Amino acid sequence: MDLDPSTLNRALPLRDQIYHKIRNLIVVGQMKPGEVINEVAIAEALGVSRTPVREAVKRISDEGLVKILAQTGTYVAPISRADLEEAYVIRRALEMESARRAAAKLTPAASELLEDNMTAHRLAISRGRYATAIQLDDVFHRTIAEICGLPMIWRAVDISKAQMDRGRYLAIPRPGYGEQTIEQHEAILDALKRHDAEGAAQAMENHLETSFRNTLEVAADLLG
Amino acid sequence: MDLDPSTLNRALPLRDQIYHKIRNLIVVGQMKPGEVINEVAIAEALGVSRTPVREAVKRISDEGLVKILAQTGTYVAPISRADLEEAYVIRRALEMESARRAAAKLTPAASELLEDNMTAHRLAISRGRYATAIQLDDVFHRTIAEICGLPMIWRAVDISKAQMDRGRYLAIPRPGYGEQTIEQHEAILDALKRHDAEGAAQAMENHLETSFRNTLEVAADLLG
DNA sequence: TACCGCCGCATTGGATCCATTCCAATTTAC
DNA sequence: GTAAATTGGAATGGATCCAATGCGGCGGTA
Repeated sequence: MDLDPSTLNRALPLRDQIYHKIRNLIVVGQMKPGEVINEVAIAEALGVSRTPVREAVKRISDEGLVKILAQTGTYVAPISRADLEEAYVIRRALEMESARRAAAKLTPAASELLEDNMTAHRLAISRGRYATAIQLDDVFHRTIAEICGLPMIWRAVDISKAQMDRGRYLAIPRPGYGEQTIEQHEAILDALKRHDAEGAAQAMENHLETSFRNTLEVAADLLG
Repeated sequence: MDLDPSTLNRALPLRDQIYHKIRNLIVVGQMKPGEVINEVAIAEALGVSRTPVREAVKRISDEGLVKILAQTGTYVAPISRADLEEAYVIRRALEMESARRAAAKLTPAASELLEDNMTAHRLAISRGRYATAIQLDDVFHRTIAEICGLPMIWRAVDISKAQMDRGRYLAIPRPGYGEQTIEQHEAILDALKRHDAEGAAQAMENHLETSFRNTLEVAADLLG
């Protein structure tokens, strides 16, 4: 995911493609907090005009990942402890609700999707592929949101999650954290299979709290 | 809130002002579902160029209130039952969490704010001022979100709430609904004063469910 | 009379140009 | 030597112009 012109499909709206590109660069830490975002430079690198870049950056700004200062400059937003906590609270509330609904609606096909995800996740952890593991963790949560049949809920979670993900990508996780994630995903899936809504919600809460605490630890030094 | 050029402050970003204007027109039902949104016409009416109007409409589109079809037109989104239900689920999850936190953090000053709001709310209901009552209901909820000290949570609620508000503004409420709202707000405030987090959350859930059911009833005929 | 195809108009998407304003560096005055 | 003022560069905000495309109307033909 680079700023390479050849990755753009001119038949699709450029602003959406550029939005995903830049947002991803920020979330995975390739653009760091405080770094300058120059619309003209990005436009030139991508071989497009400022217009789609502007609209993409504006949208990312609406989500709180960049700060636009008129007539001054645009910067990647700092990672603040307050933002992290708020994102966690929102995400927890929404994903606990997702888990409850998914427990009621879990189908064999969806169950299999989650099983396959966990198989891949275990492999990634055992091989030490942390970036892949984060992506698979992401897919696990998104799959649950899709099972519960509320597409907007995942968009809301995704926006909150971005803050936490920035912290995660910036540091190697604690030893054993990957295995712990697997165990907690298993607990969630078990509850879902039992159609135990409250159990799934509790397992989800437990998992998210662990994830949040870990993020705070590994990101402690770069909190502004 | 009209499309009057004199209401614009040229020193502030136009796109934000225009965003609030258009969004409000849609939420209060002055622009109805399916209605055409012509960027050029709005720009001319406001005495500005298409650029800030475009960015405002794009943002409203990201929130799901309008549908942009390339090379065809832009339309106010229909009110669908699925969207309403999803908005309700998200709002309920977030506002129950707001209520829990507010119960722990309620100060005398904040309590007074809520009391004053309810006094004004009672007056509006007794005088039959429904639009005012809706706005005061809105302030009550926003105040609770502010008490709990998580600014982003209200933004997320506000986006979800917009769908429900569209239904509310389009119809006269059932007789007695206003009084019921007052009673439920009292129940929420009582729990907050007792610092009873779970009680406040339950009272909030009860209130939101009533509001949701009422919205479904009055908006039943205009659901696409 | 009905259906198929072509052409023009309206609308959004993108590119480019101009205006405004903030920041920083340099210069000048004390 | 220091501090303040001024000036120039650079960035975003806004305006205007061009391109692409979907839709509707019109006409011709079967």
